[in-house]
Amino acid sequence: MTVACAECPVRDQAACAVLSADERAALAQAGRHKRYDAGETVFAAGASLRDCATLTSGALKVVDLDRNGTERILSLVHPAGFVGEMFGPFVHHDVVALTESELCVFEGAAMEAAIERYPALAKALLRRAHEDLHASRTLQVLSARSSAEARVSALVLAFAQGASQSPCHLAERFELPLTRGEMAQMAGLTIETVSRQLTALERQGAIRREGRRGIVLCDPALLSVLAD
Amino acid sequence: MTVACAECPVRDQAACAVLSADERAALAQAGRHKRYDAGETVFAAGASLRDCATLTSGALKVVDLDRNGTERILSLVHPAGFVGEMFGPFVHHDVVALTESELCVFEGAAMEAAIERYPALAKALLRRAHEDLHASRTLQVLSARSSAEARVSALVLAFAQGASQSPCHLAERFELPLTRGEMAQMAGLTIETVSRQLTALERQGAIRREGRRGIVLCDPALLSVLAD
DNA sequence: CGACTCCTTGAGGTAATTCAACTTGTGTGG
DNA sequence: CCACACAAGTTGAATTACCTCAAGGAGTCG
Repeated sequence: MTVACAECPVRDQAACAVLSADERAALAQAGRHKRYDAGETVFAAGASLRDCATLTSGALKVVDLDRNGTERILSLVHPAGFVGEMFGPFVHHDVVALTESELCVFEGAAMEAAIERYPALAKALLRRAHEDLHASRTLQVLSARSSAEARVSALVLAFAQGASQSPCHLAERFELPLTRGEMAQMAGLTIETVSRQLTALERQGAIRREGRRGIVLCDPALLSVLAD
Repeated sequence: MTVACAECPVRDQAACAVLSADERAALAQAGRHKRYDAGETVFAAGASLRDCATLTSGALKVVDLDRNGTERILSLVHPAGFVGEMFGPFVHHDVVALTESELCVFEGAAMEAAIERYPALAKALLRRAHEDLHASRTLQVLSARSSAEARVSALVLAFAQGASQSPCHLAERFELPLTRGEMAQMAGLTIETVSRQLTALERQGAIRREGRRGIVLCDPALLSVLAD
């Protein structure tokens, strides 16, 4: 299925938004719209394909699987995000749909050509790559030096931020987008530790849990301090 | 001091190598050659400057300083590497010279203009950004789920790879580029743990230490297993 | 030689993991 | 509609890996 940019929910936020209508139409020729169910693999590690894609709706995770089969979440991708390892000889990490997701997929070669033709697109992708790099480093900082309490607090804060519309505002009531196990994989902890830390945060009055996934931010300031 | 590409030791590896002689000469107008002593800060976190640079000789580290003053190394930069946070409103992480280093520095605005003018340069930078992202994720994987033994083993392997000329070959005898403290900062461990793990690796016959920094790879295969 | 930094080694404490049991929620089929 | 199975989450007890604190060794500079 080809791409219909006019109906694209992220047409103003995605990297291709920097293109003129004509340019975008030309690029759209090379794009395919695809739908994935929750849990489906979008790009598989080891493959030599160099496709890339913009996420138009849903959510993805980028994961690393080591020899023991332990899975580690390296990155979460939200709508308008861009995924794909266009330059390497093969794909290093799996990309998996967390929820039902829709993507606008481009072949690596086509996207490379587009990059050379449209400097603004290249710049937009470069900016996005730098943002991804920063996000990755933020996780890296989180994952290594801090206590379990700090890691879980930071994760909750990050989700609160992601759940609100504006990037610098916190949703005070939201659903955790991940299971305990997935949170554990992101933070480099075990399921049990994540669970314990959440109950600890609740006991301290920083949050309240509503059901399995629901979170109410009672004391964001306290959470920030704990996330230190 | 302006840039003299003809004498640049990384003129064939750096991002600007993709440019033609004329194009490079034009870009060079905007560049300044700078020298830094070991320990000097190249870019300081918090600054709003958006400069970027290619490292021509020496070595840099990208570090995160948290409120407690604990330093964490996020990335090492080798010659031909590119550093700089061109897109954010302010710089997030310090860039510090590990050894005496020489850089080719560009103002953010000038580099942005160059990106728009030379698509090949944009593509080269994008490729580099993806490589940086991959390196960051590799460290992330290393830092979070693994044992101290695995982290130190992986670090030693990474240095062995970096010390050899070709990227897919291991130097069997090399000097560690970092102090124990810096290795600890990279791996999210303490100095003492790094030291203990190195002696443990030596006892297992994986490596031999020669002086403070010298390493001989006795059993790279064993090291790879331990790094798992 | 002394002062300094970098590194090593040991002993003890602690936070997170591991192992295990139990609860809760959800969907399926009789 | 209830019974059952299954997945997700919680909680407890014991273990372990790493950290902290402390002392000492090795190389370097004045």
